[in-house]
Order: sequence, then structure tokens, then C-alpha cells
Amino acid sequence: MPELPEVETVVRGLRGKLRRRRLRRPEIWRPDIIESDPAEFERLTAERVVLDVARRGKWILLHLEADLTVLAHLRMTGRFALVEASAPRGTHDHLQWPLAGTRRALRFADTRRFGRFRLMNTSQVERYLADRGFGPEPFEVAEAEFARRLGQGLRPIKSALLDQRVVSGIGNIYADEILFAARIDPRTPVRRLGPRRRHRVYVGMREILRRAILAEGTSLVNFVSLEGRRGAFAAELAVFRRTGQPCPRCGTRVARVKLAGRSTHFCRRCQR
DNA sequence: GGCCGTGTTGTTAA
DNA sequence: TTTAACAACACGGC
Repeated sequence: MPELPEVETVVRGLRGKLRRRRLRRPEIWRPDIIESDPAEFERLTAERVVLDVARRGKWILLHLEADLTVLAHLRMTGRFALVEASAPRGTHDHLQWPLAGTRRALRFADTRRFGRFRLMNTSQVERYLADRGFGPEPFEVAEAEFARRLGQGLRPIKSALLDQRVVSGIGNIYADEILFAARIDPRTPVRRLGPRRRHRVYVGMREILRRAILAEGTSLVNFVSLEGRRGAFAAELAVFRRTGQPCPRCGTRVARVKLAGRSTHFCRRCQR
């Protein structure tokens, strides 16, 4: 569920609540969600001050003292909340850090348990991501670079947008919305996209993501911000999960197909 | 009760 | 090299 706009919403919430606060020793109820050594994770994050909270694609970065950074990925159903540290552990609560000087704790819950944590030196984060081919931020990449990174292959443009090595942060919802904004059929092989249509994808990407961040993301089933608010972008969706409903531009019924194993929504008339 | 689908990503196979 | 399939897991809906 959480893509770049939802993660950005969470990060902004966390930044306001955590910056300059000290984490107590974490209570790790499900060590298997920690990809680095859990014992070390527990020991090294204990009693550290949070310097800042940042985002890279869909990754959340908790920058701590002593050149330490916690990388957190929500995957599909992960969520953070600030709760009373003594509140009973829910079925899907997997870890928490009590906060020094308060009764509260930063708690992580995840029904499907796909979410992951990892601790590393702050100075190694960019290297770690780069080694995995992680692409640039949509708001930082230059247009020419973006157009080049889409490549010349046969794969559909939607698959390229979902590929975090092209740009980081786009998932199924925003890929569909971006291609509607760009008026391009999601099945179009990238090699058939010339400069004009690549330009439209670039503009659409920035426009949709900007508006979605402004709306604090999209909530269809799960997503809530740190304050428990649902994202308002659900009301602005043009095609996603609107199969059979009229296209906002021309009134044609929104079509749904399977692409790269994912539900894909588009207007057959507006998107070519 | 069983099957299908779900917004992510890493690994494996083709 | 590139891309498709699948697994990780839990739940709701039919």
C-alpha cells in the first residue's frame, strides 16, 4: 500500500515527533523482521538520539547519533504509531522503542509481516541502496536522465515505472495515475515512446506525486498517517480501482487488465 | 472450508 | 540481459 506519497507523509509525521528525542532500548517481539543482526540492532539503537528522519524511495531512514541509521520498509501493510509504551501488544505489533522522558513509544505493526528493518552506518546507506541498483528520486532526477533510464526495451511503460531502479518510490496506484495523466496506454513498450511521450510521463509523474503528497497519500484499505488520518488522494484517483466507472476526461468506462501480475486500470480512449 | 485477490520486493527460472 | 513467475504472509470476500 504505501508508495512514495504515503511514506513521505509518515516521514513528515515521524520527523516532527522524533527529532531530538532519545530512543530507549527497543522491545523486539518479532526478531525475524530485522534483516541485520537483531541483538546488535537492539543494543546499538538503545539510548540514541534521533537526529532526523528522511525518505529514500519507499524506505524510511531514522538517522541516529553515532553514524547509525535505521532503514525501515513498510512493504504492503506496515505502519508506525506513537502509543503508550505500556499499551498491550496487539496481534500484529512487532517492535517498539519507548521514548525517553515520556510514557510513549514508537511502535511498528504489520499484519502481513513483509515489512523490514535494517541497521547500518549512516555513511553506508547510499552505497547500500546504490549496490541494489536503486534509482534516483522522482523529484530530483533531470528530465533527460529520466527519459534515458526508461530504456529502449520491449517491456510495458508501466513495468518500467514500477521498477525501482528506474526511479524510486512508484507503486501500482501511482503508476496507473501517472499514465492516465500522461495519456499513455500502460501496455505500450518503452521503445515505442519518443521524446514527446517521455516528456508527458515525466511531467505526469511529478504532478501526480506532488498532488498525492499534498493530500497526505491515498487510503483504500489500510493506510493512515502517524496521526491516524486517512490520505485524501483516494478522492482524486482518476482510474485506480475505478473499473467500469466513467473516465473523468471522456466518460468511457475505465478498463482493467492484468499487467506484470498487477491490476492495471486505464481509459482505452484517452490513453494510447 | 477453499479459493482468489491484495497496494511490495527479492529470488529464481526461463 | 531482460522479464516473468513465485514466495514471503495474513486477511477479507465470495
